[in-house]
Amino acid sequence: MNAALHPTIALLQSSSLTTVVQQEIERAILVGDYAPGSKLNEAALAEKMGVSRGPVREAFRMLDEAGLVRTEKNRGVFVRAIPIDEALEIFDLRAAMDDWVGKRLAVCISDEQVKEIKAMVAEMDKAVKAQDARQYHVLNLKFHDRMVEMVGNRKLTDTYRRLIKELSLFRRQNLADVVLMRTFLSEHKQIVKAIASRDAQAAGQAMFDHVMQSKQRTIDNDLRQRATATAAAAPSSAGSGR
Amino acid sequence: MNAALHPTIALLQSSSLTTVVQQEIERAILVGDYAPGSKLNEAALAEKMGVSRGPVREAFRMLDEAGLVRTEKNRGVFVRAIPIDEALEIFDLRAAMDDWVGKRLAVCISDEQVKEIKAMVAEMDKAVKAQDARQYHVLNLKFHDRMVEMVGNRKLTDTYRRLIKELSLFRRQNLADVVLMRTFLSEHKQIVKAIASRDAQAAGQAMFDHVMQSKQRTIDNDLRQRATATAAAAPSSAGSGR
DNA sequence: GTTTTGCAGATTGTCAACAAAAACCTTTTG
DNA sequence: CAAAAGGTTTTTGTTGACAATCTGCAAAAC
Repeated sequence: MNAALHPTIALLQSSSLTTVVQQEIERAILVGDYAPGSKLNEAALAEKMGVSRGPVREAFRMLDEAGLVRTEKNRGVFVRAIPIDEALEIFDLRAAMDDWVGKRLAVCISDEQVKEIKAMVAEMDKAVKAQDARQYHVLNLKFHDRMVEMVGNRKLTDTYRRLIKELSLFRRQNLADVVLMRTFLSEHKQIVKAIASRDAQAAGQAMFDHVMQSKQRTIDNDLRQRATATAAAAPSSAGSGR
Repeated sequence: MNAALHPTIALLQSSSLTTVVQQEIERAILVGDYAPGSKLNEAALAEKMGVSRGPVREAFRMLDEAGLVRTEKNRGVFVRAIPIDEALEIFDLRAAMDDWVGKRLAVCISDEQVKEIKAMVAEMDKAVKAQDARQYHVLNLKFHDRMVEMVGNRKLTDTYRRLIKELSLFRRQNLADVVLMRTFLSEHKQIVKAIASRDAQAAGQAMFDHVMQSKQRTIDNDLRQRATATAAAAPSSAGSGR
């Protein structure tokens, strides 16, 4: 019946104004066009996208349920700002999930797929050597996402991605310095090695530790930023008192 | 500023028509008033609840994102029917999460809380002895939910509950017979024992195994039902051929 | 000078009406 | 009798309008 339907047709059938508005706003949020905490104006967005307020409101409800915005009655919707403690919770949960991912992959990954993730690590290696932090970051996200995907559990993949999206709303990524990138890269290699050698216990442990390491870095970074912030707010001595 | 605000005011401030409608429909779905696969009519629901279609549509978008309904463009929204393979995926993911829950609880649970879950197991014991499957089922859900809650990770709790809700849309609960209830009860006792003795490894394993056991029961049950269904559809011999 | 009060503008919550698509029923045709 | 064609009805998608609420500012009161 629906044999090889034209891509545009498939698109038209699935997408309503609401869904395209939802996707567009989500993209804009994730890419940082709307900063966490900022307010989203219904009428303005509607006009900008050339639709009425109805679809925009429906999109808001979806984004709210997805955890990307928060709605205050009679006040509007705001891009969610993930507080540090919630971010840390996400790291813990992610660690537990990745532990399982490692164990599963060690058992069920194909040789082909091992090659694939090895190639990804090699690419990250290149990025580190080129000191291209942005590129490294993209590859890193892809690396973890792909491994989760390889487990072949859609619910896991959905849940994982939901968490990653929320985490991206946490204070803009502490762009790793070269030393840290090197550390993580070696951890990645260890993960792949454990998986390739079919050692479930080691693979789970390696992935768990890796996430916990990221969590720790986030904590350190937050403390540092918090310190400089308070220092700027209340210069103790000989400060550059504006 | 917001000192001891009147409960009615707090209610009015938080709940819009949309949220009320959303909660009501969700409740009705989870309680089984709307069977999986059945269609939800916008206008009918709106009239039934005394609101216009707008809030109902917004509620639909939320429920869609939550995975409780599915929307087909220009055709309407339907209560989601979880297929067996998706249910099994949820079991696997839940097992991985509960593994972590066990490990965490073994480390951080308070003596008070140990008492609490022991009391819950005792209640389930009573329900089994009274052969009250319905009551057992409710207590069982509460038992697991409470343990997840005790970990103190809101993201974990949210994610867990989301999965449980979806799972409840899977073919109506194979109400356990007494033999199975006994089996599960003893597993519950083992879980509590492992947690109380602060053995993280054992607690995680016990919870993991317990969920996997549930998964296996679901598989068995499905095979059985599927067999009787095909037998009814195509009576092999001396069937009550209408 | 500070606080309170009242008003104007902007924004959200809700609704009812219109347009488009799908479902249904009747009739016709092979 | 089955299947197709056509028109009618129902249902969804979208819009614009109205009411309720909030926000900010200016004038008045203390």
